[in-house]
Amino acid sequence: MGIEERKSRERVERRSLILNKAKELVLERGVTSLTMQDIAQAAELSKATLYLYFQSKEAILIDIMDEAATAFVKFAQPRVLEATSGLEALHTLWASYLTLFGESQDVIVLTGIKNYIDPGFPLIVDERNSGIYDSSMKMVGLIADVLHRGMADGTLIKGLEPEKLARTVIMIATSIIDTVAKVPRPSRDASLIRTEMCRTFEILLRGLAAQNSDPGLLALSLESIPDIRLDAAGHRNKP
Amino acid sequence: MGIEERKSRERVERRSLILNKAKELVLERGVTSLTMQDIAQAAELSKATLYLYFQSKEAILIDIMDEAATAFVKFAQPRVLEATSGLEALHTLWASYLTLFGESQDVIVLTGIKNYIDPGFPLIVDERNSGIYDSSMKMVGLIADVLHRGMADGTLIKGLEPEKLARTVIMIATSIIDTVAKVPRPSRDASLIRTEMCRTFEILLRGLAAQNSDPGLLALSLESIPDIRLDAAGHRNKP
Amino acid sequence: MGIEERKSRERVERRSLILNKAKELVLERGVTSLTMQDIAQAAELSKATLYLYFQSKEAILIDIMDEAATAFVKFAQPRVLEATSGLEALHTLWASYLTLFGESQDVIVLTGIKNYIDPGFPLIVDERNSGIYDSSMKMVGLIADVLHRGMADGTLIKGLEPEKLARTVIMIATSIIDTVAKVPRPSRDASLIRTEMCRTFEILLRGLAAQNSDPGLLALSLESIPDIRLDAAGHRNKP
Amino acid sequence: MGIEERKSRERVERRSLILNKAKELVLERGVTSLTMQDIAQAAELSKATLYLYFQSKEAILIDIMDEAATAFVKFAQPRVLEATSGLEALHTLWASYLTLFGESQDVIVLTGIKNYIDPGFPLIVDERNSGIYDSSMKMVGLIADVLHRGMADGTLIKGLEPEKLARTVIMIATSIIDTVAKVPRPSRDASLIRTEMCRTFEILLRGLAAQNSDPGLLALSLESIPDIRLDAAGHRNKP
DNA sequence: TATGAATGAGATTTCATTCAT
DNA sequence: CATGAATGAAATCTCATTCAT
Repeated sequence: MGIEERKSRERVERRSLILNKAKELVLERGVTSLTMQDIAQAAELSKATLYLYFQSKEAILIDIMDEAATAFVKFAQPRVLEATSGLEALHTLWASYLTLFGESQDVIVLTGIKNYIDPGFPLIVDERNSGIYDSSMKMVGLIADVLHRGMADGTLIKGLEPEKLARTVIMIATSIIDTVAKVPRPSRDASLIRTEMCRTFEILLRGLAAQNSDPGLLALSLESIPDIRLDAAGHRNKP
Repeated sequence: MGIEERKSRERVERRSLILNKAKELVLERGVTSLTMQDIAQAAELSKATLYLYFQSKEAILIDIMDEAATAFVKFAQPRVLEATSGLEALHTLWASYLTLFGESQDVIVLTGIKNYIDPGFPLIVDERNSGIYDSSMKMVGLIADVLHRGMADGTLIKGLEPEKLARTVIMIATSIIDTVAKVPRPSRDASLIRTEMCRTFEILLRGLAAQNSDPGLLALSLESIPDIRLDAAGHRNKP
Repeated sequence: MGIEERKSRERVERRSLILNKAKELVLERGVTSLTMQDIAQAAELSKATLYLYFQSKEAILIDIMDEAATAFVKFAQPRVLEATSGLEALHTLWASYLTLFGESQDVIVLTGIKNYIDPGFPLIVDERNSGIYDSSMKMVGLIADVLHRGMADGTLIKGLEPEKLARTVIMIATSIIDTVAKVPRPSRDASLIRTEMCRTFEILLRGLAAQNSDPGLLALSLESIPDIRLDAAGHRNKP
Repeated sequence: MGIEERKSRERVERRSLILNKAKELVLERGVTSLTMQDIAQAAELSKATLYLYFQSKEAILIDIMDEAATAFVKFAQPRVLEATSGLEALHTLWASYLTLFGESQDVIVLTGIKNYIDPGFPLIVDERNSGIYDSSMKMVGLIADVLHRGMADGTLIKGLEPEKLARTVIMIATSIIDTVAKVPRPSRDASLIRTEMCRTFEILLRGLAAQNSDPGLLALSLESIPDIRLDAAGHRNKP
């Protein structure tokens, strides 16, 4: 029993190791230049071993994406639920995004990979990939809920279908990430990205808020995001 | 006499043929899966012939991009200048985009290729690629002008640097295109895309407009765009 | 235990196999017409496999060259040191060359490839290739030493800089090899080449010897070289 | 009549033009990087036109070689005949070579191309190329004559077959040229080459001269070679 | 005669994936 | 379970040569 348990635990750890190393590589050098060779090297495993844990390169990417999406939903959902209005919920959502980005940059991976694997998402869903979207769809749901709530309580604009609008919003929100994720890390500037995210999210807030909303809810303060330096692996280095 | 003229014309036509076939392929299957082999096959030429007309694959892509960007600026600029306010100018800009998309879908290619060639643009500019941006930068300028004007006449929000905001706006605007351009699917649903564009552009308009703006300028009517079906090649098929 | 040893040995053997097949091909058909395709075919491997063992085609060539040069120096150096005069040392040097050629023909490859990789050597050294010359420079040094010694003990002509003269001598000596190495002919006539080498080396000996030298040291006897027939691969076939 | 004459003259001129431009290119960038494209461009003709005047690229190279060889023989033969001994004749031969090199560098082309076209010459004659050697063989003959004469009058070493030795001598003499011809001109240094030629030819003289020869005939003075600067085309620029 | 245009054949290199041990 | 080794398929680009006009 104990033996099997250990084996199973080791198996999970290996999987994690591979996933993490792959994630680091994506962050460092971009999705397009990720190779199985690189992942194997980083994980100090052989290429063949990767195939014991994942069916294909794509499977690895999907898993990374899934993990990041799940983490985001887990992080944002409770915070969003505490909000007292739809607009505030949306505000909280973006703030969560920014916080999470400040902590791990995983959200970059999230979008970058998504666009690599199924570029049409969230607009068009490639049916061959159905089943992939478990976690991504949770994000769509999360945002759709927020929009629905705001439309109901009058803090967000009305007249649009929440589900579809949510997809649009995700697309816009991720556009910056997408742009950034494709650039290898050396050229990236974390503070530039944060500033850009704020700009984008504020446009979204204003674009979705009802007339005469509380101006405080239309702005995102950069201070809410920890000003950390990240090492090559995306791990945070306390100053 | 006429003979040289004909030859020159044929040469231009062949160039065009290649460019168009390549464009079709990008629209059909996405930029990343575009190969010289495919282009050659589509144009019914040999691979070697392609190199008679273009120095490299990248040169083909840049040419397509350049052509599309130039066409857009040429189309939009005069319309934008006729607008009586910054907000109206912005409205006109998006309407132009939608109209042009309805006609040729070239704007899709525009963005898709840009992201392939220099993924960080417009946020981060890779200096090695300077000279590629002639036409792209004209777009940035066009939008920056519009924003500047709106900030001056009070129809758009103030307090942001027009040039930087312009880049953000382009990024957002192109994200949807990009999302679509990378879909390797023979028959894209043009009307879906148009609807999506409207949604996105309206969020942008509201997000950038000053308080209490004319609601008519915050909406984009789909009717202004010809409801055509496009075949795989992006050619319009009258119903 | 023994298993890793075997694997490591097999790896070395494969490397050797590739190197040898490549060498055979150079001998058979000349350097310029050597392709990775050919090497792969000859070694009964796929092209991709070659890249597991060598970084590039050039790397293969350099390795062959290096091996041959090292082997020559290792073979000739102790013999040359035993000589009792500079002239005798030079005589011994050429005799070594002829003996080694009789055994493996590797010296042919040596020169042919060198000329392919850095054609100006030894007269002009392309600085971009520094690091390639480790072994080649050892040959220059070996000959320069011999010349220096002969000038000192009065058995060779004086008044020339040993280092420069050594380069000239190498150039001349290798010209014959080079001439032969580039012949794409399955069955070269080994005895023709040996005769030619003798002729050339004797001219060199006389051209460099001081007046009134021992005539015995000015002639190279062909008998010192085993009269073997070589098959296409340069392997010796005892008659 | 006059018309046909003109046409024939023009044809000859075109041929010359092509040959000269090709020669310039070989001198500038080396034999191996010579392409039909380049020749056509330099001659301001189309590639197809080249094929009206020459059957193949090889034919062009052979013609260049032939021209250079013929010029050399024409230049050297009368001078050599004036010599009063075999050794003096050999001395004159090398002096002629150096002079001609000083004037046109054509001799570089001569050897460089030869090695490209039939690398085995003069040692081994590829029978498929028979008929190519008209002029090259004249060179062999010229040198064989000189050697024969020197053996007869006792000024050169005896006991070797003049014809075979002539081939060896040509090979040695051209070795430097060969080495140099493969390096693109920018890296070439004319004075370096001249010095190197002198060194090589003096070794040859000493190597072939009989014992106790006139020391004056064993040295070549550099001063006999005009110290000219050559432009890219190899034409001489009087200082 | 001259040529613009076209091309077949081939070269090097990369990478996800499989298989024998 | 782990892996070293192998590979097929593909991608970009080059060049001597031919052909229709």
